[in-house]
Amino acid sequence: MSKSDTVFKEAYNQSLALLVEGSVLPSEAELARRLGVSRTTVRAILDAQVAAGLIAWNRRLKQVLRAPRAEDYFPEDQTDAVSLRVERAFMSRVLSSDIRPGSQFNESDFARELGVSTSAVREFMIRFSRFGLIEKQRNRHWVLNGFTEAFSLELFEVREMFELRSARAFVRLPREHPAWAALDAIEAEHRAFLDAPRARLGDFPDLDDRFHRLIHGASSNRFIIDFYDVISLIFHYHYQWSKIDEMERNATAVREHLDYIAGLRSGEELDAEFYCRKHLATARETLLGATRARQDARNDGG
Amino acid sequence: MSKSDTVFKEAYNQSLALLVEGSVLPSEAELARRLGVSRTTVRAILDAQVAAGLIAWNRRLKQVLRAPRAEDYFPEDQTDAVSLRVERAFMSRVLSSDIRPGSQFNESDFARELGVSTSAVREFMIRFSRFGLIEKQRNRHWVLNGFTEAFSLELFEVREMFELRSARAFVRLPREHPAWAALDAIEAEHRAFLDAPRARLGDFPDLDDRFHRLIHGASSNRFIIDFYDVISLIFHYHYQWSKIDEMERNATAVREHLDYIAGLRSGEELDAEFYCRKHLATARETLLGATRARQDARNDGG
DNA sequence: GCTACGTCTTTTATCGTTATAGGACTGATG
DNA sequence: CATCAGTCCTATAACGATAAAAGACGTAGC
Repeated sequence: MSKSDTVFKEAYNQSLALLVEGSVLPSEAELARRLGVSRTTVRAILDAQVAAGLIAWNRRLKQVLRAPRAEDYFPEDQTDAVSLRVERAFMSRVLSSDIRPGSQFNESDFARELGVSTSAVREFMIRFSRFGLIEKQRNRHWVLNGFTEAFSLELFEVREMFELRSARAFVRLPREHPAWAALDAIEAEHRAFLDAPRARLGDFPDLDDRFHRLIHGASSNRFIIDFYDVISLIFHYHYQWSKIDEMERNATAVREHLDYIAGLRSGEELDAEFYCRKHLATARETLLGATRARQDARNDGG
Repeated sequence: MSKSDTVFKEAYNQSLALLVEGSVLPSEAELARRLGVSRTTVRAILDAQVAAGLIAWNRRLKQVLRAPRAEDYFPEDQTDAVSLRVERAFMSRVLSSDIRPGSQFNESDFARELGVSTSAVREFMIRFSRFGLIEKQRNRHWVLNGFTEAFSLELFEVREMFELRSARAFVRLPREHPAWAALDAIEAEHRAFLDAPRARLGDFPDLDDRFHRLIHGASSNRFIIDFYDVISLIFHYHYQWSKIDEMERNATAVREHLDYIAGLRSGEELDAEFYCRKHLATARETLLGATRARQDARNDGG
């Protein structure tokens, strides 16, 4: 095979939402803009929709014939890029309990298991190596360092340095800076969580991510901002597989964020710093607790 | 082509130094250890040396027949891995004056120019993206951010944070920690530079690199240590192409390092911090000066 | 005359293949 | 009997090929 058509499939699924029976579709360029793909891909989608009997397409006129049904959608697992599949599989392996630090990793086995090419795995490994969980020995294999307690501590050491500096920079931003408006919006979203039913708290990680990214953005430093990608990825996968106390954890975070936001608003760097530290300390303890639990499970199991 | 035999060629050249006429060579395993390659590669080298009439090889006996001549060596440019060639070419392009921030970069053109495959370029770009000089837009091209003043400032902001923390950690290391002995050795090397002829100062960058790596090591934080790779690479190429005032710059650095080392030795974190800051400030000004000079050159030229 | 479409070219993502390097096992030999 | 070499297998580095997606350009239609 060659390049996968996941962009096409993903955009196709998205485009189905636009099909209201009896209406007509906008221009190709407009569709391209809305779907975030090129005109070439839009044309491929339109062709496919014609073939599926969803629309009639004659030059400028794109007439919707019928509303899409469930079977018109491509299955979700076909809409993910190969790189994303590799990432998921790799993370689930690294963060699962059955990996010992220092164990070596075989590119071609992994590729075969996943049904992707060695290059796909290889490129992922290169990209991923900056996350500090794997290391390469030249002309030898990759070594998995393990998602250990040491890793979490090192990660948080840098995170704290970066986020404190960003928080201080945030406080100093002029009031007319758009970040303040963004903070207002994010605060409102937090307040909505306060009264929301517990189940909705499951959506919190996304907000959490946006909140911390907003703060890191104030540093105006690409290295600081990029580093948040590492944290974000680790947390994303980590919490996906460790759901214990998820709701309490999120509820606590909402409250801590609100204090943190108040600190930023106060205009006092020390206040912001205080609540920032407090929140990060909680986050670190949570991660460490989970790391230890996983380690114990491994020691018991092995 | 497939995998390049640069490891073989490099090790072959190195192995020629072991050929003293009339002597016999050690075992394959021993040679492998000394050359830092596998036994397979050693055997390939021995085969080649037999073919070149350099040695006679019969089972355990490897008799040296003649001393190697200049033409027995592989040309140096053939001993570099493809990845290294890509790196060099790319850096010389990015750090040269004719690149404007925001300009886009074409993988296949570059590959063709260099005579390497697109994958080689691609993998380099992925690896290099963490350095903050390039960015990828999914399914689109790479964008060169340019080695601008902003880049230098952001780099130094993080460098200062990391190195100050490492220096403080260094001061707190117990006296029996091997890092102190390493510091002694490095200090001695610095003192040797003090009285050395100016020409020898050209060798200073290597010592500089080892000195700062030693300090960063005290942080015991993989993210801090890894970040020094970014700095190291940038400086390596930057100073390779900007030789203005090189000797003064190095002489100043030697003196600042000696103060810095004294600060670390004093046991006072504040002293270490003071001289660390001072040295980093000088380094930043030097880099910024060069960045501005390059920018001016571009503005005049364009 | 501006916008939208038809067509073509360029570029990227991904694949499968191959030569080189690493490494394990085992019998030979001093 | 420990070390060394013969043999073979595996893994990685690098390549070239190919289909998907992006993008450029000219022309047709409102």
